[in-house]
Amino acid sequence: MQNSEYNFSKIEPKWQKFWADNATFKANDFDSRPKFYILDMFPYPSGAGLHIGHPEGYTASDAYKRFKISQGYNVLHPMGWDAFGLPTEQYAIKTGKHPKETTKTNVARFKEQLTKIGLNYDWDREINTTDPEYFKWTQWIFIQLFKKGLAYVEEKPVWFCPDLGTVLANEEVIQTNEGPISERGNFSVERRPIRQWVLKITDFADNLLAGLDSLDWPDSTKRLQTNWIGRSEGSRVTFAIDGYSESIDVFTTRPDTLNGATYLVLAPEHPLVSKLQSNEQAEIIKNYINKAKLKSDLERAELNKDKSGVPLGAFAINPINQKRIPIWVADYVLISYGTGAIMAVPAHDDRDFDFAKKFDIEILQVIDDEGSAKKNTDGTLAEAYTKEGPLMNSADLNGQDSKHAKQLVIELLTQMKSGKIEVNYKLRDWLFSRQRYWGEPFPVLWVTSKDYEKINQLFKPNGNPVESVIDGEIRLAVVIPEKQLPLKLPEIKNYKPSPDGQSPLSKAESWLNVYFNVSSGEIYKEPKKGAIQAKRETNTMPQWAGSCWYYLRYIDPNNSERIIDSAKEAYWKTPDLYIGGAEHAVLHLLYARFWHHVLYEIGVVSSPEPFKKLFHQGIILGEDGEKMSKSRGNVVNPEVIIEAYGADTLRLYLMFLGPLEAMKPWNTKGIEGIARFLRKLWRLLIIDNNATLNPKIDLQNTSTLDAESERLLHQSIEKVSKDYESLSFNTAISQLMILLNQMTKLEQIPKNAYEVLLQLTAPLAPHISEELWRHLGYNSSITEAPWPKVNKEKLKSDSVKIIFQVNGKYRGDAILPKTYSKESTIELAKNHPRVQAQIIDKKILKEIYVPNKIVNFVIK
RNA sequence: GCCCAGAUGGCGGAAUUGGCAGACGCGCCGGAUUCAAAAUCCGGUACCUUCGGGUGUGAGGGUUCGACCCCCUCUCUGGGUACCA
Repeated sequence: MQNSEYNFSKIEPKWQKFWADNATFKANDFDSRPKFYILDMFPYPSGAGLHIGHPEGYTASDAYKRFKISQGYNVLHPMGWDAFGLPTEQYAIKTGKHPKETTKTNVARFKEQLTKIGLNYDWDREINTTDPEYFKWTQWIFIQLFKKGLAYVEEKPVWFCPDLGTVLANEEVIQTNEGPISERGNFSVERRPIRQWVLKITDFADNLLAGLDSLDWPDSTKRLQTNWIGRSEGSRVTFAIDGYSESIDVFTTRPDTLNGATYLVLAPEHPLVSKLQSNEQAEIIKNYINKAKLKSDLERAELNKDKSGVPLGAFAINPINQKRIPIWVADYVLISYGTGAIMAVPAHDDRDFDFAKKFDIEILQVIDDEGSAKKNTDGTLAEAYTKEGPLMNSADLNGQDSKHAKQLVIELLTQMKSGKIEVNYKLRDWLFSRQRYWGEPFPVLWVTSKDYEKINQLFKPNGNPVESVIDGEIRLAVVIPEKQLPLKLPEIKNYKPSPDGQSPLSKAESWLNVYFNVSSGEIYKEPKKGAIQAKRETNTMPQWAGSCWYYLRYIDPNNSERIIDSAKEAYWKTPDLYIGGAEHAVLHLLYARFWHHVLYEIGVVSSPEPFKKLFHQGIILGEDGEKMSKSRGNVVNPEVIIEAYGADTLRLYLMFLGPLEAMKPWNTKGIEGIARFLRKLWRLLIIDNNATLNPKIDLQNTSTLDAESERLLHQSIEKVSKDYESLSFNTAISQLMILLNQMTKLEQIPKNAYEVLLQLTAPLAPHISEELWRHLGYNSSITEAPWPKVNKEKLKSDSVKIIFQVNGKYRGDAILPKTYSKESTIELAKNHPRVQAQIIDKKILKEIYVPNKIVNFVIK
């Protein structure tokens, strides 16, 4: 080894141990300093270990944490494990190894890797979603949702593969020309209705929409959630059916076009389809519906852009003009949105237009396009005119504008009791169960309707009972007493789902069948007096469940009595900054907000929104500019980088690659620049391997910096602080480089100045900074030293650079006193040789003068 | 199709109330040090040029004394979403 070598492999483990031993980053409940809660999206501890994407966001939050601590905040920055999930379960199916064991191994490895990067957390607050002491409270929240009537059960079609004997997620199914097949094994798969738990997130649609306004989130993410919730205002219109007592309700956002409705469409699943079909059509309709059944909503959209449908042979009566119009069944109408039926106005809706063209149905224009629509040579519409405008062909309403006509039509319909104003949402209720082993069991028992009546109201929902068919008979759901939580997973031998698509838990007979005391809720293995026979729910919760509320548990991780202590909740509140990938922009962030709104309503938390400020870190691509993946062979392993360059270099370089929020390619070559920066920082203080301090560093602080260096120092404090605050680490680092380069040129550096440089560098490169700080004679962590302050006086300058332009082009400049007059400045500009060369023999049309900035001559 | 984000040297990127385009770093070129290498240090590096200057921030137009920045149209790239009535 050479002289004065910066030996990161020796330094880094030493300081990692120091931080752990001294609990440097412990968050103190009720501390008098202002609190700051920084949250990272916690990882799924996969068997593959960390990839380079993890340290990116985590380094940013770690640096921000150290910065905030130095600024005097009591910082909470915890970490945990989102450890339920499919890969672990599949590993168990393959190897027979219990998911619990796999999780333990993986967590240990992740923890070790994080530590090596210098990511230090308050591990006393570590949580793990698979820990019964944690999921006890996930189950507790479910019980509250159940009791509030926000949970229900429904048969929902999901992908099922008979050959594999398992339910498949959407992404495990591949669409081919021959139909859908399984990703594993290429077996054919089918849609099969399976009993599912569903949460009524739609009850909170308006709250979730309104809550967005108050959040400091990226606009694009807010917009994504807004679109996902998809609120649309319109009206419900009731059509009578000619010759039947039933009627058909439709939802429309364009009641102004009601006179242009020339047919009605029912979704294939609509209950009236079977009643309304005429005999001669029955066979055709049956075939059509069967075909539609095999497709998911998604597929219908993708594979069936070409419209299809069958007329039912029945007719509806338009309430506004008594016109008799045909009723069709077509799969471009979805049962899951609105009423599952629409009024078709082909002149003013693209889909209806396509359909009407194909089946030669009347197209009646009722909105005047005023010459702006595309027309055929015969004057008919060549495509639907979907804009608003004055009405035509609409009797009394002719000439009214769409906006006003909408109101008039709704009023009219309301009077006639044939419709009303209505709001619809794209948002669907949340499918909240999986037929898997490795998830939270539902704290639910199924009982017969006869026994249900005897059961204490405590275990039942407010409102309607939850009902389902279990093993061929109707059963009702009750929850188990909170005292019995956590309800743990039973030990089983085979983690495979049963052949009928039920969860593996359905095979755990002794766990499954129990006796339930109707008043106390106690559960027995054997029949007892006062106890009825009951069957446990065999579904488990989805991975979202545990991640929906984990940020709350960090505040009070070991509380066995309550989900969270109110006083602690009042102190820490919700995260002040949440950093995580944009891939969770909708689902995770919406589900968590939903639960938080519910917890707010029942008084568990003191504010309705969980994440005030949100930041998405970007993705790091491989060196080839493609997404990192094993199959591409472009994966960068952080451990390899740490071995070669050290953790500080990795951290700095990750932040230096580009803006935190951007998607950016990794480039191993570029890391040299950062490595040089750190070596230079080291050598400026330590000149040999005996740790001799550089005599240029004035330890007595008797010297002063020259004015220019002094200004740069304070500019750097200002710039770096501002950049850290906004997580613009890339530009902060470039400023640190400029400052270090300047200091390197000096003959004498006051110790104070070097210390400022170290402190500014410390959040991003903590190990080397701590080590050098120690060499300067300090015994405590550098994060405990107060953050450097800007001296605004030092930033001031009496003179300023004025730019000289001719016709907006730079021709020269001059450093002038700020007090220099307009006239003198212009005079000086005119005399500048390069300016003069331009303006000589030319006429100056205009002289632009912006004080302290520019002079611009406009010439011809 | 719709919604969103983006396009700047060989590369990553910087520059915002509209005022020097290319900070900082990589790479490359030249030099110093060295027996040699590593490491280190110094200088150069958008393009063209007749060395006066000219041209340049995806393309075209516009507003302005002045546009990477604001407006319109288009191309391409990435992400999200998908018959939502």
